[in-house]
Amino acid sequence: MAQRATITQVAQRAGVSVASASRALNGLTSATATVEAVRAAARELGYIPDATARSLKLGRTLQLAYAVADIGNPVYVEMMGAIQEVVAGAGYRLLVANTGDAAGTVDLVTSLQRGYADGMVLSPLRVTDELVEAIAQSPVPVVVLGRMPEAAAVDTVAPDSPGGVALAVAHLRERGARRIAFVNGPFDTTPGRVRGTAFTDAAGADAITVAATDFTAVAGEAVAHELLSRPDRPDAVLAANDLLAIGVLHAADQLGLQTPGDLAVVGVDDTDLGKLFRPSLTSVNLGAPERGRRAAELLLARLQDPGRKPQQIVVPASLSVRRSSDGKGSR
Amino acid sequence: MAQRATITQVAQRAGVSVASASRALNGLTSATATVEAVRAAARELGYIPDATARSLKLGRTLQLAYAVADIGNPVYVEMMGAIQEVVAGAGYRLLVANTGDAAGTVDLVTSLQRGYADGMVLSPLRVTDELVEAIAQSPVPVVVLGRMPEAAAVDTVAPDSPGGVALAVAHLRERGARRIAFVNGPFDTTPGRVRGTAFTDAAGADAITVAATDFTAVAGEAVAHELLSRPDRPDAVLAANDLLAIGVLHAADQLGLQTPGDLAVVGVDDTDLGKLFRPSLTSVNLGAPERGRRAAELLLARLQDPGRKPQQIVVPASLSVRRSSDGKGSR
DNA sequence: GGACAACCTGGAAACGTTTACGGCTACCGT
DNA sequence: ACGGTAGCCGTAAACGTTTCCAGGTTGTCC
Repeated sequence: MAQRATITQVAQRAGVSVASASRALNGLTSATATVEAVRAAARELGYIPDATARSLKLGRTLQLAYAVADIGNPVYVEMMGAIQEVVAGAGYRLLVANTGDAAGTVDLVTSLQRGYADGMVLSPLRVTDELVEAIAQSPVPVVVLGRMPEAAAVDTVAPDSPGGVALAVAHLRERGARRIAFVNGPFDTTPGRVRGTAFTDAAGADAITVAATDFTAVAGEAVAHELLSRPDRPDAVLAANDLLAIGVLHAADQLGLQTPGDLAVVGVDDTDLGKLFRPSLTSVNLGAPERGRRAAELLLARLQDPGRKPQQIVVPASLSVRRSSDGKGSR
Repeated sequence: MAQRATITQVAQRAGVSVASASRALNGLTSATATVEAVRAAARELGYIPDATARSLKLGRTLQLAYAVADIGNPVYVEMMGAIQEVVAGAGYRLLVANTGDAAGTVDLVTSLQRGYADGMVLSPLRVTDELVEAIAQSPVPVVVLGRMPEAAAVDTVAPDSPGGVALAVAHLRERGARRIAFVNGPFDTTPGRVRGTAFTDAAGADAITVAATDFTAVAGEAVAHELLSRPDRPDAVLAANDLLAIGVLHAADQLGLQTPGDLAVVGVDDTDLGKLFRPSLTSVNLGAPERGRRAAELLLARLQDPGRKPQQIVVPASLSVRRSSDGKGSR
């Protein structure tokens, strides 16, 4: 473990003042002779400027934070990859934080006041009044992945869940589905609420909706088992995410139903899991990487111009048609 | 966006010096009256100490870095979750870095000299001499996830890949397999090399090994297609990871082979993907979360006692038996 | 040759925090 | 009453860097 050299040592070795050394290293106006001397000294000593001291002086940390309720959810990871890329390209480091529940999210946002990051991309599971307030009070810009109340003047990037759900319903209808059911996750989460109402809007108020206890395959299988055993069994199911859809496929398989013959299934999120599953899963693509990318870009833009008007971006949805809903779809 | 209060303002408002304010806030010896006054002033102003200034003074950032070649690989994400948990529990923030190729990894380790983190957990794809040297020169401790040359005195946490591979081979033999083949990833990666030799050791030098171009399902399917069309077709396949194994299952399905009847398949990593796939995938569990946890703990231990002897931890492997290799296994 | 500009340099302050040091007060024991 | 001591407190230095400011040198143009 090598000992670190400071700019003072570099200046001493080059025979100049620290001020000149700093200028020379940062490309400010200085004589070519001193630039060379300082460069040489820095190279010999293996000098690398200290990030902390620089941060203190400049008032910026060159760090951005990405806060997410549940790391481990593949969708968030996809976003993280995109964010990391954009952020690193702009010379920032990325801090990852796990917020856990709602209270944790608020704590995390207020802790931004410690000044360890220049901004944050936040993906909250639930939007509470406290959270809106905390974001408004934040000393650094926050970009929210998801929807926020109109009144909160904050940059947001949201998926077009209603549009995506409508696409899925239209697709299923076109394939001849008569009775489409919706397998939702918990209704008290933002995605659960938004996708649930979007489905009712698209499929009509009389369409069946059931809610699983959470967004997992096991929960989806349990609720689908019941759903598919009804006398008025649906001939198509839209699930609120891919994991739930896989659960539905499992249940259908156990009940001896053919997919897509007896039951067409569509998921949401278009994950690798769905692509690799057999039958491959038709899924609504909500553009997770693009959402991450846009959020990061929004954050960078605001850092450059803090006065700019808050922007609400909606990333368009598309439908990836595969076997689970269409016999002719790609495997 | 609120303006941040400094300790100077707090001291002023409380009518004491900054020194006293600092002492009062940090619980050092001071009169109860001043403690109360300072606490009150801090509360009123909403004072939160500045992380950067504190870092500069204390010489520690309270940040740890996790560097990984390819975020997006689920195994690394699993580790990240565990690391994040341990690290946050000890009051550290977690920085995530994407290293990309080998050169990027070395750059990243040397950039630790900027002092933006107090330590690093590194998961390198390839171990080069430059990397070993860079780690030795690092001003802060580095814990490596994976194997390192004996000579490099560095803390490591490695999976017991040989043990796991042996478990899988024994399991397949026990189930009656006569001709076991190995579908490897690229041999010039550390996992590829280790698992490849482990397989040869366990299954005998005459056992067939083929290498896919990378660790993906598509690559696995391509190479398996060829492998399973041979006249001396194997009756069991061990794949170097779950994605490759899924590729093998796809190929088998296309060729009309029954699993596990005609072909038993075993993967490595025991991912959710494998659990959810049908037939569910038997897989070698290399304990990714535990490896992450142990690595983080090792890093924390070294931060507490920099003089301690470098430790090489090997996390034991186990086998999760499922349908793809055993008709009676859990679905 | 002198005035002035252009260029470069070093001293010093500043960012916000912690902490070593010395001085003050008050109290205790003799 | 007085020396000693314990407990608090404020001053100032320090962490490593950037940057303002003033001073000095050199060169140029009239």
